[in-house]
Amino acid sequence: MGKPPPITNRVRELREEHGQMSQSALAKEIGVTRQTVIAIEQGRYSPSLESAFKISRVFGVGIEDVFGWVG
Amino acid sequence: MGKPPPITNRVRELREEHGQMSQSALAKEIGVTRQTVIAIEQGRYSPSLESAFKISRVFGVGIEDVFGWVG
DNA sequence: GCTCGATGTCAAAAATATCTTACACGCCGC
DNA sequence: GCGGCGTGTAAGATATTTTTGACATCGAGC
Repeated sequence: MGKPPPITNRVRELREEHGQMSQSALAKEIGVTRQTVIAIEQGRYSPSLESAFKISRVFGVGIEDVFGWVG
Repeated sequence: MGKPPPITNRVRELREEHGQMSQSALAKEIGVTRQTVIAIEQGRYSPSLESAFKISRVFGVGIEDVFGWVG
């Protein structure tokens, strides 16, 4: 599986700013697996638009406040 | 292929507002196939975060100005 | 020491997105 | 009529994301 996608994210920071929310807790809140959270945080792949929306909504910010585009 | 995802989009409107840009032209600009553009416009599936970024950048707007979340 | 929670790794399967190709239809200009 | 363009549909193949489950490590607390 190939290349790291040109997408940056601040999921980990936001998680910590949100009262030490754990990966498991975030995963449960957005309805995905802990594996998925780990992979996204590590930039192994970029999430679907749906997951991106859910994540940003959990933190109460916009998508572009969480994910960045290195184009 | 199951259910239509809870994601709305204004790709078609934006395309028309952008000087009658055709599906093919948009597809070429964002580096995907015309099929993909059609499927996204029809809401058959939600694009990847990467495609979403590319699309919104073509139109010079933010992701949330193109895609909406019906959560 | 032991257990627990949080994090990470690995690997395979399932689900979803994307590509390729081909065909069909309506509209417009020639 | 015919050709080109824009749009839509369909099927199969490939790629990517997501899930599942098992196991390893580290730090804190008992």
